[in-house]
Amino acid sequence: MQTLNINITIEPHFFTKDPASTDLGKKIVSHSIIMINELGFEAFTFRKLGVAIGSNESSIYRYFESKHALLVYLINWYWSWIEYKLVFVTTNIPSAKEKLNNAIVLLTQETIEDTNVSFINEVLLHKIIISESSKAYHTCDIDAENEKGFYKTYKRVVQRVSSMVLEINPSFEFPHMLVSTVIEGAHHQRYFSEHIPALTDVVKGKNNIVRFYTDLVFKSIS
Amino acid sequence: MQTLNINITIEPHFFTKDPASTDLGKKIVSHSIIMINELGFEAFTFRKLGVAIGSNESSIYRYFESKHALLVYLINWYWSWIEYKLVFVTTNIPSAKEKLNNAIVLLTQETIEDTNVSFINEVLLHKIIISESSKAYHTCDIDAENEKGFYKTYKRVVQRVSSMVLEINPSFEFPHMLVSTVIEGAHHQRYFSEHIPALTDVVKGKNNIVRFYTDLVFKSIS
DNA sequence: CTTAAGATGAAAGTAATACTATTATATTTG
DNA sequence: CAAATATAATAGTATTACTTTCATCTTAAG
Repeated sequence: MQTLNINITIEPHFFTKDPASTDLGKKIVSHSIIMINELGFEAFTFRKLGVAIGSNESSIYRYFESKHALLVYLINWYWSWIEYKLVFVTTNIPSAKEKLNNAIVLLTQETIEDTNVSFINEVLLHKIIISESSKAYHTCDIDAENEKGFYKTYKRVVQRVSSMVLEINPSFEFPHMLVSTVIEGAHHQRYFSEHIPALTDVVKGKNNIVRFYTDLVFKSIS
Repeated sequence: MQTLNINITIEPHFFTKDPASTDLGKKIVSHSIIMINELGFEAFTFRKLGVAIGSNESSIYRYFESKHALLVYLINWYWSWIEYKLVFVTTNIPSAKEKLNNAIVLLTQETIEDTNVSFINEVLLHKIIISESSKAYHTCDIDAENEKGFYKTYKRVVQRVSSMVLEINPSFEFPHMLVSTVIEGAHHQRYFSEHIPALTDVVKGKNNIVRFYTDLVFKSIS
């Protein structure tokens, strides 16, 4: 996907100090993405990150108050980026069905190309979303965090696509369930296909996940 | 559901010493379920569990080699129990559609009653599956654990229901994806309905999750 | 050019966690 | 009754997720 020279901006309550505003901040974010992919979120620590970028644990804490906060930041960056792409692939499309189709493809496809537009590697970030994002919201603090708007961006994406569903079938009862099932489902299937293939029907080379969810959506709402 | 006086047996590789074989073992399991629900898996520790049951941390380690191992045991117990119920609600049903329908209802409904048949509270266990089970398989050890058969019981349930799908439509391409999407999706929707309701269309009193997934399945495979 | 504010780094410290190891004491079984 | 086994008590280890303090380096304003 060709992109304009845009920036994803993240609201201030997702960080202590804006990582996009300094070199160190960008290094923290970009290297955290690499390291979380390598080690998994549990084994990833700010100390290790500090060593990797030649900086200090305490400096990292000036940008993010915790490991968890960094993960929430990454998730929000991801959903802001998806929202941008979602708007991009759905504006000026006159057919409601084509619009929804484009949206579902966007939400279920693999990310294969890093746009190089930002300090963030989108391919690796997508992998983190698949493997680690459930750890962000399966916390005992979920209710407080949801109140603070931690999952607003994700909710907005679901809302946008739900509206497209209702455009096609205004009497469909469960648009949000359908969309969140597709999003979470696609992530699960990608994870399973790599680690517990017996739970999927993924075949290398074929775009089965996209096909499966596209069919599922259009059959469900018809 | 009325149950016979059956026992769920768990294979030896899921524990160091069989908790079902002693009073202490049963106490460990039953109280761990209560405590994981109260505290969440992260804040739950063997030390706290020891205090709660008037026993000692080191004794608990003789039954389970780690917190993670205990969670895996609980997940397997859950899926063995579901498999038992699945066989129960699908045998001697001549209609393939009714059989699949019964299976989907079983997989997506709320657990409201503790059978008291075992030392395990199934209502609380179901809540743990919903909130914590993803933590068991989103680990860097997933591949090794999958090889050791840690997720066999879950896979067997998916396989059984997939076969029912194929009975109805033998040319359906994605039975495993469909079934695992439904199972994981229903768990997510229950979690979201309590914590991030904007991602769902759950209405109290109405059985929307069951209805949504039942419709989804039958429309997808038709 | 100087100085003060702010950003970063180095180092040490804390409380908790996930275990392990050792030894003592019950309890069961032969 | 003795031996084997299960459990308890205690202490210890390495690591983690942070916090605190203080030194240094950079920068931008006067």
